[in-house]
Amino acid sequence: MKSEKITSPGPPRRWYEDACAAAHALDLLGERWALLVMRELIFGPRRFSELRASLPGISANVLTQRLAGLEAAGVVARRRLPPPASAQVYALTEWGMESEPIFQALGRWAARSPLHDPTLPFSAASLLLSLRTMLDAGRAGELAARIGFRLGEERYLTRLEAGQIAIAAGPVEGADLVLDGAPAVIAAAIYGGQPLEALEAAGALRVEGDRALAARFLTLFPLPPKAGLEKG
Amino acid sequence: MKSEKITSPGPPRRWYEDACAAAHALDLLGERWALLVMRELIFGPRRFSELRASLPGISANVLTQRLAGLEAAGVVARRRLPPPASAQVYALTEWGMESEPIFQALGRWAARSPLHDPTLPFSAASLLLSLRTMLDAGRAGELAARIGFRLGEERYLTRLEAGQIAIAAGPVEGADLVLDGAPAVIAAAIYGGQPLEALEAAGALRVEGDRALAARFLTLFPLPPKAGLEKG
DNA sequence: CTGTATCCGTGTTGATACTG
DNA sequence: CAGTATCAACACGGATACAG
Repeated sequence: MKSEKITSPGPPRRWYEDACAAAHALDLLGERWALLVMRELIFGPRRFSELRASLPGISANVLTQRLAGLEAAGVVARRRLPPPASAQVYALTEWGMESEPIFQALGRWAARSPLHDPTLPFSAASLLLSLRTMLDAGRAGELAARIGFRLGEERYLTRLEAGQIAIAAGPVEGADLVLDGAPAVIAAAIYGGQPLEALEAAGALRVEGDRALAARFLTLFPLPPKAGLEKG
Repeated sequence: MKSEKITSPGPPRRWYEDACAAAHALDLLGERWALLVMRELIFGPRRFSELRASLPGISANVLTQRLAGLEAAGVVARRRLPPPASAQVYALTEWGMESEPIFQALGRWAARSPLHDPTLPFSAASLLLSLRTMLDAGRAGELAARIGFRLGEERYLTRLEAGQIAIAAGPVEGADLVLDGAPAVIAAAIYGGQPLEALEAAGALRVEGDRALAARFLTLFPLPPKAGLEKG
């Protein structure tokens, strides 16, 4: 008789057979799109369609698979919203939230890449995450401020204090400064050296509140030098 | 006529169309095996066959592809050894070396995984990397020591000082303490709480030099608590 | 011996269309 | 809106054959 094809009882997915914890992290999060899905969840729960919209190029079935995989890994939890809105949302678990240093390490490293193209689409979560990643605590010094962001439909209130940035989704009321524009535009001001005035004149950005604070804020996020190519 | 299949002039690989630096890092390093190849190079150049041996499961053609991709990304450089040994080695570039925080973030995060299996094969690089990742600077205090490792054929001399560990491949002469055994055995002592005496009695480990230092050293690498499962 | 190229079976990914 | 079904293209991993 022919030998039956055994759907191996162990790992249905492909695992690295490696005790290294970093390799295990890649077992859990290393599939294509998985980390980007997590990135979009890091400032709060999101609906399926919101995730799809902020991840240009992901297809519905892959997003379904990734969410299921991340849920099985204990990284994402599915929540049903209270009765009024009967929609479902996906949220990071507490442990999932602790993945933020992974994004910071990846982002800090890739900021030196000669191939990095900052003109591609830029999600709100990416921008906020990049602020926390690239903030130069030395330059921030003792500066303390509440800075709000209006990014499309999304609202975030950030608190800069003691060289750190706390970020919360929600209304920007009471902020000392509010920046209103597409994530890519705000990134152009912070990382691309585009003058605020030019962006405002072009109608791409609105600055409300303390303009001196805005000018100072933009200087707090220096980029590292690009890596040079090395001879073989 | 039929439309020709265009092998796109740019990168034939799949990119995330995303300006986020972390996403770009995944463009460069996110393919299967890529980060594990880099991990094996982080303490020094390696030959093709050495890489293959320390990466159980990788196939020759995939390793070739990854090395080529990492070279194109500017992360790995190919070097030809001086005449006597006419072999080729692969080494991380300076920028490639700066990826270590990525491994630390991944490893620190995955150490909390309930699914992590520490009994799988464990490479020398993984062990050394884990020491730098998990060292508790507070517990190390002002302890300073030179600790050598004999891991199969490989030799490493580490210097513990000021709550940090420097690691260099090379002879262990002059170390205050030398641990000689398979990486998995040393990991069992450090992370698994296996008593040194038992491992020595079993012939799996040799301890040379300052035994009191050995006992103290083993306590410097506490593991975080496992993440609990969260209700949906 | 070291490293690369090619073929092939299989599983994963991604685009479109479709259903509850 | 939230996914599932289907299918084509590609990536992975194993074997083998080839080049220096």
